Amino acid sequence: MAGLRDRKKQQTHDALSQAAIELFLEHGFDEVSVADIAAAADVSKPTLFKYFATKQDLALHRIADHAGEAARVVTASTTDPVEALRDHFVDGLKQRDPVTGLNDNPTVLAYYRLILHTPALATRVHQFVAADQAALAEALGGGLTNELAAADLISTQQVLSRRNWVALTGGITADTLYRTAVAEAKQAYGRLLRR
Amino acid sequence: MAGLRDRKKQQTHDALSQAAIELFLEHGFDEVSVADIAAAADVSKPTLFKYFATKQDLALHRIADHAGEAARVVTASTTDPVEALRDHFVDGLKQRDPVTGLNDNPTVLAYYRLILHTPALATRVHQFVAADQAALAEALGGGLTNELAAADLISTQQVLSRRNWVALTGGITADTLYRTAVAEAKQAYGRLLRR
DNA sequence: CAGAAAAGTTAACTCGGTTAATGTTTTGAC
DNA sequence: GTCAAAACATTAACCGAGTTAACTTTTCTG
Repeated sequence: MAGLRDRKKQQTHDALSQAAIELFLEHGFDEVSVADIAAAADVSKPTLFKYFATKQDLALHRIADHAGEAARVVTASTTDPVEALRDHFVDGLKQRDPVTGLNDNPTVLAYYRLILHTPALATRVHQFVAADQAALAEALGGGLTNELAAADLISTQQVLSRRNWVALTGGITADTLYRTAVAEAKQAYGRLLRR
Repeated sequence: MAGLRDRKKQQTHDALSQAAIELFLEHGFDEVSVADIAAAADVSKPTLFKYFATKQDLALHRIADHAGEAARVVTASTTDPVEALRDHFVDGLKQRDPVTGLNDNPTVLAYYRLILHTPALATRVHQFVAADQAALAEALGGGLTNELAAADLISTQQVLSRRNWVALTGGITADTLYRTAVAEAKQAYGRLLRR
């Protein structure tokens, strides 16, 4: 069932991903070539590109896997979409989910720093966000109102998590920031509720 | 004053831009190489890159020149920022300003189509939009509330113009769509006003 | 175990973008 | 007008991302 073939594929995939992120964190995205990564994972360059379509994907596939989450949260819930997303975000804060920006693990911070300081990566993340927004608009039913609502919801989440990350890089601990982060989230989603 | 040197530079710049857009519209962005453009403008490849930092900029420098408009509109106005931007957008609709999406000139439509159908270009446009949003947040005074407001305002404009463009590509004329476009704009900005 | 199918390798290529060495023009001072 | 110094262009070579083709190895199937 889980044949040797599939296991090896998984192994190669993981070896590439791990080698890439390690090298990126140590030397920076632009200073590492895909040839370096392929060599570190003992694989040829064409093989690398069979596993990851672009160099960016080597750094971002974990984020890419979260695609469509907002739409999923909304369709899975029976309550008001705004409340559902607010609760989901607040819950993410409690769990210190990296996507909320409220995680001060050094590796996580370094990873975010890598993404935000590398234009090529920031850009690609934005593509995922845009796709998320389109999916959310669709999940809400489409039309002008829902497109606007989706845009509001996604950018609210973006602003909140970016603020958290900025505060953490300022030296505050996640535990210290937690209460403020929850308050800001409730305020931000609150203004979308009364509308 | 306007020395020969500067005049020649302007000429080369225009020749490159024109050749590029012509070729892109005819063959598509990915099917035209920068070498083709350089050849069409009778210039070497390194020279081309002294005038335009990237291939994308050859297609987008006209849009890039509009950067920071939202922030400028707000700082130039004495009234409420939301009203100022709404009025500016509605005025753009009346003028059939391409940035509102309400312009059915075939070349303009083709140009938009080129941008939206070319991931590399769409992505770069989004970078401009994001910068616009940051500048607007700054112009509004910064802080959570203003960051959220800026995000709302920018995405409102994005949603509105995209809807207009979609309608136009469906075959409607700009003149026919005009009334609806104004109504949608007033509705969309309206929900940001009453708070 | 035989052989089809999947995956990997090597080598060479395209294209965007850069660099260094080497001319040419334009300019401005005399 | 002459001429040296900027400024700008060209050629040729290079780098790195991503692709392609021909060929070999590994795994699955019967």
